[in-house]
Amino acid sequence: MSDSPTPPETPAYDPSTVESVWQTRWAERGTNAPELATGRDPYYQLMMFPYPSAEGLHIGNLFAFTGADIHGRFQRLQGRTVFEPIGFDSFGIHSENFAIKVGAHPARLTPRNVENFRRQLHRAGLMVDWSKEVVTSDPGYYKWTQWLFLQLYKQGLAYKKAAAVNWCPSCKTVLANEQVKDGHCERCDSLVEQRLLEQWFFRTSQYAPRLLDNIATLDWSETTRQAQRNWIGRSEGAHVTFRVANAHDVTVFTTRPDTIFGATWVVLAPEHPLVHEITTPAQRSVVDEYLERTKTQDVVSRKVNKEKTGVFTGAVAINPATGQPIPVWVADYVLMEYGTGAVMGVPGHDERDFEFAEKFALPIVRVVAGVDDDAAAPLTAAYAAKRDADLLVNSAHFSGMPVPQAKKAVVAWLEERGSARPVVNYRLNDWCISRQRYWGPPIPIIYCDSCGPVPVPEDQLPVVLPLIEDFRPDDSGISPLARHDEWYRVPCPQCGVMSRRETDVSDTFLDSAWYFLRYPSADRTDVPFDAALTKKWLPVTTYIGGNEHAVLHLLYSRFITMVLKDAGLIDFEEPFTRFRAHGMIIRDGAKMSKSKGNVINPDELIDRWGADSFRTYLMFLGPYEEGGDYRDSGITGVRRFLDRTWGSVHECVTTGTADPTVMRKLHATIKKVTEDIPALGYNTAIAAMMEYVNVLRASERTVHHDEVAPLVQLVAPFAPHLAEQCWEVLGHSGGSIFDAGWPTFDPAMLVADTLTIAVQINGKTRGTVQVARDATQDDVYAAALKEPNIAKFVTTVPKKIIYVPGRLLNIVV
RNA sequence: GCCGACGUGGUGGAACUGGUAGACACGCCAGACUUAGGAUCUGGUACCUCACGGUGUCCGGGUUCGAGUCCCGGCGUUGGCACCA
Repeated sequence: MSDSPTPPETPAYDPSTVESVWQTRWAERGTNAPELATGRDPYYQLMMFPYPSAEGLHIGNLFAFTGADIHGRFQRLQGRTVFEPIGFDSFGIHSENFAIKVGAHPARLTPRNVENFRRQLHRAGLMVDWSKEVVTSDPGYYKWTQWLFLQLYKQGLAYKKAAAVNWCPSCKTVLANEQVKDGHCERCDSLVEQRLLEQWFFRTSQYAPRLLDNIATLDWSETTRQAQRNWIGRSEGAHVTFRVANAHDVTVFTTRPDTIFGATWVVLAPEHPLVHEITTPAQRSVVDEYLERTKTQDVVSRKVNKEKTGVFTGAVAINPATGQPIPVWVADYVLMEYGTGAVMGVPGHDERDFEFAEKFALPIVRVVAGVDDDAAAPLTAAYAAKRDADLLVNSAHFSGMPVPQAKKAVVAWLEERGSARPVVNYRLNDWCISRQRYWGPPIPIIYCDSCGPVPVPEDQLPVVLPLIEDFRPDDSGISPLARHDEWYRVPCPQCGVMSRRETDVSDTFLDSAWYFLRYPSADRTDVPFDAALTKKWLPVTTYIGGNEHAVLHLLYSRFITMVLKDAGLIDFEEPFTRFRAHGMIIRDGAKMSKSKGNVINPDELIDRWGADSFRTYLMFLGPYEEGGDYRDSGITGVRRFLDRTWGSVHECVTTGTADPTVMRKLHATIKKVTEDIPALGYNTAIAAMMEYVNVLRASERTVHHDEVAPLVQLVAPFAPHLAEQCWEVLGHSGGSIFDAGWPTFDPAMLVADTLTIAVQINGKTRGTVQVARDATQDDVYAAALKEPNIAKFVTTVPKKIIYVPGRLLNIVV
C-alpha cells in the first residue's frame, strides 16, 4: 500500500517465492490445523483420499482436491472452523500389483510413494491439516480396521461360506462382483473364472432397504444417487409356488405375476438345491451332464455368450393359475444369486423366455395385449407390456383387466389359494471381503479345532501383517500368508490349543469404508474414534470425490456407518450429509493414460506457472461437476489475471475515494462469487473476477485500495498464496487472510441509476434505450420511439406492448 | 434392453424463475511500445452481406408477444446397470 500519488515500482509476481514463503508460514503458524475440540461452527470438508501410486499425483487428483480445497477455504472465510484432512489409501491390491510389476516389496515401496505424494500435495497449497493424516497400511490404522471387522462379526454381520466366487487368474485373487465388468477383471481386464472358495462376507443385503430408502434424504449429486439406486436394484413382485409331483414345491420370483396364465414352464438355476430331488431317474444322466458342463464353464460364456442352453428334468409342475401341468427345466440363464434361483417361463412376455421357447419348442401363450392388438395372432417376439393401457387376455376372469391392476389382483387371488405372496427383491448382494493376497489387514480370526472360529481378542489387535519376502500370490487360491506357519500357528484365545490364523486379508474397500471416522481422532491410539470429537465433527459436512466411487466406496461407507449406528457406537447413520461428484479431466477428448502418452505431470506445471495459476486454471477450464479437456494454452489467461491482480494491489493508493462505478461492479462481483462457490460454480466465479479486474484496470485509471482489497479476499480460495501475500502488502501482517472474513455486498449498490432496456419489435431485438431506474412502461416506450432504428418499424398503433421491468420492451405491430 | 446426463462460434465454455445468445478465456486479426518479443498494452473477432438487412444454440414440429431454456417426435455423444425374471 502506498500513500504516494505516483505508484512505486511493482515487484514482479514470482509464484515460486511467494508460494514457498507461505507454505512455510502456514506450517509454522499451524494455520491449517484447527482446534478440533474447541473450534466453533465445525465444518468437515472431506476429499477422497488417494491411492499413492508410484507415478505420483495425477492431474485428476489435483483437480479433485483443489475443488474441495476451494470449498473448504470458502467455508473458513465465512467464519467456520474447517477441518480438511487427507490421507493415503495405501493398502490393497492396486499397491501390491504395482509392487509386483516393478519387482519391489509393497512394504518398502509404499512409504516412498506416500512421501512423494506428501511433497506434491504440499506444493499444491491445500488447506490440509497434516497433523491428522491417515495411512491405511499403518498398523495404527489397520488395527481399527480389524476391530471394525470384529464389530460386524459380533453382530452376526460377518459370516463365512463356501461360495462360487469370481477368480481373476492374472491378479490371482477373488474379486467382488463389483470388480467384474462384462466378465472381465476391472483392474487387469483378464477373463474372470468361477471358483468355489471359503470366503468372508458382510451382510450388506440385509441393509438394502435402508440403504435405498435413505437415499431420498441425502443431499448428493443426482447422478450418484441414481447409480446407488440402480445398484441396490429394488424390484416389486411376488413369490409364486408351483406344486411338483412327489417332490418339494418350487418357488419362483417374478415381477410380472399378471402374466402367470402364460407360464408354460418352470426353470431352475443349475445351482438350485432342488435340482437333484426333482430330476426323474430317466433324466438324471442328462441333467448331471448339464450341471457338470455349466459348472466348468467360466463366467464369460455364461454372462457374455447369451445363447440359451438347458435340459428338461423330467419333473412336472402345476401352474397354480391354470391348473395345467408344465415341465420343469434347468438352465443357466437363471441366476442362483437373484430372487429364488427359479423363474416361471413366460415366453409371450419376456425376451429371454421367448428365446428359450423357440430353441426348445415350448408353447408360447399370449396373455397381454395392447388395445389395438389382435390377441389371437401368434407372437413373433416377446411382448413386454409398455403401456398401462395394456390388458390381460387368455387369463380366465382376469382377461380385460389393465396390467397395473392385474399385477396386484392376480397375486391377491393366488395368495388366497396359498400359492403366492407379494415380495420385494433387491439386487444387492452380500459383500465378499476376503482376499487371498498379502498387502492388506489380516482378518482377525483364529480357527480352533474345538472352539471353531474365534475372534482375536481386541486387546491383541493389531494382528500385524508380517514382513515376508514371498508375498506374491500364486494359483493355489490360498493367501501367501498361508505359507508361513510361524505366523499363522497360534494358540486358541479361548482354550489355548495350537490353532491357525485366518490367512486371508480384507478388501481395500473396507479400509476406505471408515477412514472419515478416523481423521478427527487420527492421533488417538486408544480408540478408533473419540466419542466427543465424532459427535462434534461427523457426519461429514461436504464430501467431494469422483463418480467412479459412486457405487462401491460410498455404498460400503454408508453400510459401515449404519452398522456402527446400530451397535450404538455413533449416533448418525449416514456418513456424508452432502456429496458432490466432480467431473473428469480428459485430454484431447480421451482419458489420460500412460499408454496414450497424454499424461500431464503437475510438478512441471507448478514449476512453470505456480500452484496458484495451476489451481485457478484447473477450476476455470470447465464446470467442476463436469470436468473438461485439459489444454496448456488456456493457463496463460489465468496467469495474466493473477498478474493483473497482483499489479493492482501493489499500485493501489489510499488517497482520494473509490470510483462509484467500479464499486458497483465490485459489489456485483462479490455477490456472484459468494453465490457461485458453494454451488461449485468455480469457472463462472473466476470469470466474474476477471471481468472485475478488466474494469478495475481500464486504461489510465488509478486503482484505489478499497476497490482492490475485497478482490484479494475473493481470489483467496483459488490462489491462496498470492492472496496471503497481497493481504500483507495491503497492511495486514502476522495472520492469515483466511481468518479475515469474507466481504459482503450491499444490495443497494447493485442498482444502477440508469437501466439499459432491450427493445424488440415482434420479438426481434432492434436496439436498446437508456432509461432512469424508476421509468414506467410509458417512459420506456416513449424513449424507444425516439430511436430511429426502432421508430421506423412502428408505423401503426402497436397491437400489444409487453414490458418486462428493467429488462425489455417488446412492441408487437 | 433399462435408467441418467448432454448436444451453443475456430476452441474451452457463459446465459438467473422463458426476456439483448455467445459473458470470461484461449486462438486469430490489426495497432501501440520495442533492437527484438512466445512480454505488456489498446481495439476487433458467430455466420452471410459493401450496406440496409438476413440467418443462427443437433434435426423436425408445437406452445408463447418472445424459446438455447418449456412440450412432442427424431438423430448423435456420453455415464451407470444388464440373462436381475
